Amino acid sequence: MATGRTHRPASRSRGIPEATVARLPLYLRALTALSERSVPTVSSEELAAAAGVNSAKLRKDFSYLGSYGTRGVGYDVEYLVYQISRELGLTQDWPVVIVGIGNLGHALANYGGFASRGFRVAALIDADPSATGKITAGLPVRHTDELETIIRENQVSIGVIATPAGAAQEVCERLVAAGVTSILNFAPTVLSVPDGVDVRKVDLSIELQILAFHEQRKSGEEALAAAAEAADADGPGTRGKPEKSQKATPLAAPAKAAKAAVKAAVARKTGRSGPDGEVPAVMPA
Amino acid sequence: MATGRTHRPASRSRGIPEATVARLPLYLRALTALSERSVPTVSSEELAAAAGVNSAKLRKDFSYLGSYGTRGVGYDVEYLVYQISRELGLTQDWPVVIVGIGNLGHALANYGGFASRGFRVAALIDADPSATGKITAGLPVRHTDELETIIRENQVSIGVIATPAGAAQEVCERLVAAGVTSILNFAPTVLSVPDGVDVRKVDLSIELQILAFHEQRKSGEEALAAAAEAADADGPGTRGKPEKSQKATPLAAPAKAAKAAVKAAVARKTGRSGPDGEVPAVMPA
DNA sequence: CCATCTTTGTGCACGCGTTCACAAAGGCAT
DNA sequence: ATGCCTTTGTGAACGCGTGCACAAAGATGG
Repeated sequence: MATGRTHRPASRSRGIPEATVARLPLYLRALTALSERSVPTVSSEELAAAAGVNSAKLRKDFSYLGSYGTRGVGYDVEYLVYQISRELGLTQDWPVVIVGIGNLGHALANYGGFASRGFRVAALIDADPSATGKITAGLPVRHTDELETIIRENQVSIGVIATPAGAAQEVCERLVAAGVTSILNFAPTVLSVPDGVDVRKVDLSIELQILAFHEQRKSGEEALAAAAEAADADGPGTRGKPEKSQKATPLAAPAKAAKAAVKAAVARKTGRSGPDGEVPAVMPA
Repeated sequence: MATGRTHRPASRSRGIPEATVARLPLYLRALTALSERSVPTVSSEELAAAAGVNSAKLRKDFSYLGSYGTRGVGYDVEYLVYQISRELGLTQDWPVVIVGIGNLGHALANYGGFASRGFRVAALIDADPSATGKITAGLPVRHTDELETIIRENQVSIGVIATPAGAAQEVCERLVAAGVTSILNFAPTVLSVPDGVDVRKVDLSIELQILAFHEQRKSGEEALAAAAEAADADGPGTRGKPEKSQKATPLAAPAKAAKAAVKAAVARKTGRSGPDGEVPAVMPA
């Protein structure tokens, strides 16, 4: 799962919890696989295993959709595929545009999973004039100038942003102004949008950082803690949360000094981390 | 945030909530941007706005890390960058391997955001012999046979899987067997891993489906509901949840018939949805 | 040194999501 | 038909995450 989410204010639409909606595609994929193997029915236990979730959770999720399923037997695969598809809105065709045909945009344009789920790439759009006209994934790359026209003519309501971060907000605004109300953002920026517009964000860099966090935990923190100890005056074990007991003791001054010391040390080796804020996750710098 | 997550059992590591960990990279990015503009300090309000979150949430998140920040002033940007980096484990270098150099793998290999965050691509690996040796993003593509050697020699503990779904589980097992304990999975499959191994999943298709769900809600469900009404015997308004009052009335038979009818209708138009289970999210079919 | 003003850090309450555990429901065999 | 066995659907309890609101802390100006 791509990660961070910047979607709607956590309100549930028509009784279906957001968390459940996020899992429906998972179930749908597992069911599709079963369908291809011509499996007629499946129990909550089996399907849950295939989708990688708890069976109780799965049953509760389905209960929000209605009472599909037969006690003592399980769920009819084809029937469930249809119901979930309908609930997700995949029974209709969704034209989408991809803006920013760099390395990632190129990969997205070639992604085969679109069509099979009711998504259709209406157009590829890029700001670079030299890229315009190039056939990519069977479609000519159009110039940004045509953005509004393309959106309106194709009734596009879903846009994918794969531009550098610097261009993302502007592209976003133009998309919204032209009528797009759902945006999938690959640029490493926080997009601000008016109410009524959904934004979901995918950021590889964030996923990797979360993995690194857990990895650090697993590989024993000792070595690193020891190394950091020299610079960090807080001491290694105390860091969890400042002791409640350090009331108003004259600890303020030393703590301040420690911060300053670390700051200085940090300043010395700053310059390593280049600006990565300008390229979307999964694009060459 | 992209989505579905299949990570650890929701237990918090050493007191830092998982939700907080997931936001730290967000703060870090915002802080890095401020740092580049040489902004010395920032208030929780400003930083929260830049990161796209609530200021109370941000302060609470930081409180798990310790008492950095000065009341009446705000947070020292450089100092906070260092603290968060350290907490996330980004002060050390993480060698990663990318397995599956298709369209997506190629894009990932060229991603510039790796190095700036302490990640280093140790090797690119692909199963296709004809791809082996090709220089991609400055690195030669190695054959899958060398996987174990590469992992061990480079002490790789983080692996990225960008292969077709069919190969993902096997690759995963080989990675784990060779010593990898964190996996970022782009293949549309549920990976089963032993305890102690973290898996995070990024799936574009799922993100789009979630957007489609909300989009369907926004664009009024009426038309679609009316269309489905013909086939769905439940009736349009009743679907929220089966009425409690339909106790043991002879409604079972009609309901069953309705399901069968829909099933037949579904069967008729099945064949549209191609198998998408074989390619990772963001790869050409 | 004191008053004032800003901003942090957090106690508390609320709501969503998860999980357990079980009664109800249906199939199937006798 | 009747009883047994399997599996669903859900009521209820619990725990995590979020947001409010405020007291404590510190800076700043007089």
